[in-house]
Amino acid sequence: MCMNASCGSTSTVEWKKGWPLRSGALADLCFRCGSAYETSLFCETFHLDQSGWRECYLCNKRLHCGCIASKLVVEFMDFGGVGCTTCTNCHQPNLNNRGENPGLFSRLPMNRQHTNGESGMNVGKADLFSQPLVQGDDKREEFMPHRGFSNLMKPDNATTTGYRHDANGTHESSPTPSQPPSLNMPMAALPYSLNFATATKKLMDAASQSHTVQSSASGILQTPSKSVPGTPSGPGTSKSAQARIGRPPNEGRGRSHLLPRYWPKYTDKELQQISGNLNLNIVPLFEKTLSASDAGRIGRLVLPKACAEAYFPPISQSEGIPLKIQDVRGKEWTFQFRFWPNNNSRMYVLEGVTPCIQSMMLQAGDTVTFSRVDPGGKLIMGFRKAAHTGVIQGCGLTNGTSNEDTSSSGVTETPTSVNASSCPAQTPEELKGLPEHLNSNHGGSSLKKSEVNGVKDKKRTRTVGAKHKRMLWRSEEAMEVRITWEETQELIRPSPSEKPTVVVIEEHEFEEFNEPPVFGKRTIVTSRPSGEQERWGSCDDCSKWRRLPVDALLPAKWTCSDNVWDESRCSCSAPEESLKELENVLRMSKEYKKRRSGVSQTVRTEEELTGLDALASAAALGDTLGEEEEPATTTRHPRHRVGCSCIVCIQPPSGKGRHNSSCLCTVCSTVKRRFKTLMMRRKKKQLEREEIEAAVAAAADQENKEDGKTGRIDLNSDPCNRGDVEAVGVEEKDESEKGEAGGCLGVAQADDVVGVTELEGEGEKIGEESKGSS
DNA sequence: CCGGTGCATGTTCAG
DNA sequence: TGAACATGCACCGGT
Repeated sequence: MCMNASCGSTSTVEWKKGWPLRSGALADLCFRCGSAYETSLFCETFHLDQSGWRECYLCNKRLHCGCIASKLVVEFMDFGGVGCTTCTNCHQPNLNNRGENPGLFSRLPMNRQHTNGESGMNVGKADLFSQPLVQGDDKREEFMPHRGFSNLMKPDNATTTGYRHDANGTHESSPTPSQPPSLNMPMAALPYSLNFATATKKLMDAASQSHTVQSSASGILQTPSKSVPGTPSGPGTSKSAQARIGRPPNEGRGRSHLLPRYWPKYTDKELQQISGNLNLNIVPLFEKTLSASDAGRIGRLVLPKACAEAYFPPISQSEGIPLKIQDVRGKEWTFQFRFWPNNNSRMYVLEGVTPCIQSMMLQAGDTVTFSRVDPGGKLIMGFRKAAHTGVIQGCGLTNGTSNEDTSSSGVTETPTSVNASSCPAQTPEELKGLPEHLNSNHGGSSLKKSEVNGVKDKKRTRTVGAKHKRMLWRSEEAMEVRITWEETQELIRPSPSEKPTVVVIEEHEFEEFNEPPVFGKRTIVTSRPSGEQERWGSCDDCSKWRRLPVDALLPAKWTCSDNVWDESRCSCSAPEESLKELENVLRMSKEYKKRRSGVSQTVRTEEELTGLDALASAAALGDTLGEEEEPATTTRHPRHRVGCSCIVCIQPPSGKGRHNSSCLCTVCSTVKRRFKTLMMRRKKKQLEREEIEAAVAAAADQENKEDGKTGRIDLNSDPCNRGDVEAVGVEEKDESEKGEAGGCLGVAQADDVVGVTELEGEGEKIGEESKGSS
């Protein structure tokens, strides 16, 4: 009997042997419906050899099968699974080599389920049962493992398998091809889907009949974590609920042949939610980390060949077919699924993915996941941001029918979190992670970095270094941006009209805002000779600088009238305080900007140190603020006076005599201790700022007016300058975090205008201490 | 001139 | 070593 239920032919006359296999054998082909049945269809990848050997077309290993006696599909269907074993080479199921009485054995699907101890591994192959061979222009086409789609690629194809599902999820075969099965509805949108669904149902049916291993076919599909207990420890295998586990997909020809990097990865917790919350069965298929090309404007997503052939409809023409895929928000996208000839092979791509990628706010390094909904076979495209926090992005469930995500879906996540990049309620940790995904490191995954990124570090360095068109960044660049982001958090304020909604996720409170954040006002931190720190802010109206508490956070719009800390200067009419120290800092920032322009990345740090020296000299000599004046070279700290003998200023020029990283002298010990204290203090201040933010949010609705009214050096108006200064601060910070590194002394030389001057203050204080101690 | 398309090429990695 | 894949780039058509 032709296993194509739409055909149902039982006549052997209608079976022809004529489909040439690579091995030279011929496949059985139904004359009526064109469905072909070859041994490989039931033994996954093993082709019938005339001598009784089967050749795995994946690994070309030849294994003898004792079940080849029958030339009729039905016999393979019923008995072909005799003691299926697994190919020791490629782990594809194989028939054993004993000619045992086939009647004693259960049906194929169940046997296949235990072929390698992974029940899930062997489910869902029934789509193979109704496969008219598609003779494409590509010789490889005859071995295309997914050709079973072909009859379903044509909605009006008479060979469309008709299976009807009742409310219980059971099915019955449609006796005639003319009887349109109900599942043709989804097929109209996804012509190929029925094949999956049908295949699945067939397997389910087979499984239920065999009443063995699997008690529930739905369980096979629904809960990979449960149905795949024996999943080999692929990358990231862990019992931890937080571990992102790569599991070989349950279905698809050659799916276990897929590289682990394409295995859908999800945590046990996600799986639990998937299985527990969804009514539909989600079958994770595969995932792919987006490359720069994938995420680029060109709009072409390169699909892993094996995945494309295993899970997507077969295509014989290069132009391919339109493929409808629903995203996790329920929106359906139509991509062109096609391929290009490539080195006697094919390169599969999804074209037109740019809008989808953009809507998901994905970038290179993020991961897109492909899943399938059963029944129905609808393809679902999800994604996972590459944030180091491992947060699954885009799992927002949008409607009742599509609240399925891909491998990573089902995880409860509020929609706002999708817009992490613009959500002010994000914790600093989350926000830190955002830029890091540019660095493409999946947190929570134990995958090796190269697998996670899809790009080797070595390659990344090379490509980015040599060709700046690549979007992948070197780690140092990413680090720079990451820290800049951290510092940026100090400027972010909630929208003044916004009141946060506090949600608790895993015992952590998160504030959610509907409105995007606004940027707060920049301030600078200075230190008095006594070591006391103070913050300065500029009035938006009169541009006068006002002394503020060191932990003050100003809204974007801030005027003297908002100066609640100093009643004597809460009006623009109040005189300005001394700016002598402040000017030094500002001047230093300007010098940095000048020096950094045009400086190559590789020598940047060194040159900046030189710049610091020059600035220090200028400051020490008490020269003017003339911009074009070239200061003399010294290592003295710019804000220190002539004759200052602090730890910074006593350093000899050009780094000579600088303490090394292992130095344990009193000065260095003090610096180290101070630095630790500083870090703790900054964390504390961060918390305090958040509180203050709420207090000042109401006043932050006005735009931050550009400074410069008075011609004074502007800290707020030039983002480029700001970036420069920030970058300097980053590097300085990085330098200091390297330890003790090199510098325990260098940390005090420069700082960001936003808060990093604390380090500078530290340097001063330390210097004073050292002075005192010496 | 610009953007899209199709293919070529270089690199990486698994077998 | 060959397959897979990331991306460059030449070509072509539209504006």
